[in-house]
Amino acid sequence: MVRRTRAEMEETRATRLATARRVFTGHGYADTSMDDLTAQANLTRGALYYHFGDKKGLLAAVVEQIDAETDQRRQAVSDTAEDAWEGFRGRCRAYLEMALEPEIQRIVLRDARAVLDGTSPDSQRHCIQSMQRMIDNLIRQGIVAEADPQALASLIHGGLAEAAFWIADGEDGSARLAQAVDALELSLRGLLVKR
Amino acid sequence: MVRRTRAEMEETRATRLATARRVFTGHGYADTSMDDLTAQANLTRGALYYHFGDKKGLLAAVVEQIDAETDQRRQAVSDTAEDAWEGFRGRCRAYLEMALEPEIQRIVLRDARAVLDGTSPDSQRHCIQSMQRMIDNLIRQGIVAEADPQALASLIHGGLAEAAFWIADGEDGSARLAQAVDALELSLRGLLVKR
DNA sequence: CCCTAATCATACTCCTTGCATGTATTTTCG
DNA sequence: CGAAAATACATGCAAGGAGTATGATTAGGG
Repeated sequence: MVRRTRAEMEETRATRLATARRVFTGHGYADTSMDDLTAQANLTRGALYYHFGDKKGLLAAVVEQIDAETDQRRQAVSDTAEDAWEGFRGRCRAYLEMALEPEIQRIVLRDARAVLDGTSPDSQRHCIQSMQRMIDNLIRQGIVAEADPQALASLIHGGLAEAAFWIADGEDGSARLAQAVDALELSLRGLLVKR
Repeated sequence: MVRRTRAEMEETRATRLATARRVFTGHGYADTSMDDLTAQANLTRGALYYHFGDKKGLLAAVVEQIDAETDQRRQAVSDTAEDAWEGFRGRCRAYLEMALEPEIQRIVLRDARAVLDGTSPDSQRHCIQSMQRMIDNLIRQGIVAEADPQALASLIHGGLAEAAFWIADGEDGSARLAQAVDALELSLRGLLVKR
């Protein structure tokens, strides 16, 4: 195998991450061996263990990348909203739609949850924290009723994730998506302060 | 090793299930080898594969047993309620409290979700169905607003599971449990028809 | 009393992970 | 600029785990 130049070396980690993302998404974490990954790319296990430590480290790196991307996309959604409450609702809907992507379902919501118990500092904690901050603001503005922001964020985040699985499990995805959004609206309206 | 009598043979499967439950709860599915299980009980891998087919089959059997038990316990809770809505709320709270048990968190909510993708017919689908039936009744009685019962059940079930993880993650469990129940009440009241 | 099927034990095979070691390239520095 | 150190891989090896094949033992029926 030919040696790589310096520029290629720096690309190696990114390339490998992308490959792992693709293969993990297709085959799942458990059914993907390190040799499978080396076959898909053209590097060997040595590079893998050098860059990521172990198999879990590789998964953690993939999850972190996905998490950063999706959080950025969600941020863009809530930034364009009229007011804070609409931004929050939009963000919830955006999360629901993103959670339909196989990459997120399989890697983040299924495999990472089982493999990266408490080892990952953020995993999906990062996106729960974003949601928690939004809720905290809404409460301080008197829009949402008094409650613990973390508890609310966990509750909502978990609901959205499970709903996404339900949507993906059916044949008619768009119909289920609409139904899930309706259900979401119902439970969200309970958060508002009574007037 | 001494041969077992007929009566003991019939107990073998149940005994083995209980052992697997204990070891899976303590070490997790992935970190438990078949040899670990044979060491804990006093049967060998031959018996294991004879009764359960493979490792996933063993997990599926454990999950099914836990699921049946917990669903029965939840049924008892909602049966003693005054009206349908209180029964539903009580059942949600009961689920939240049960989801705190390590057995359920580790085996049902974490490992089974990753390992038994769509292979298990029920897994936690069974308890979502129970919840879905309750919601369906509440909607027909005009107590809960019109929505797809499955979507609502998925949303709520997922939220409760995630909230349980959040509670278990903290030190002061009872405080977090109270906060989670408050958050739950908020989102549940949104389901009621406006008067 | 023998025969068959059920129930378990044991001995393998194959695969995977992680590590240890080797090698080439790059960087650092006197 | 040249050597030493660090970096970025490649490769071979050992330990362990899953699943299977096959053998042994017993229950139960005819």
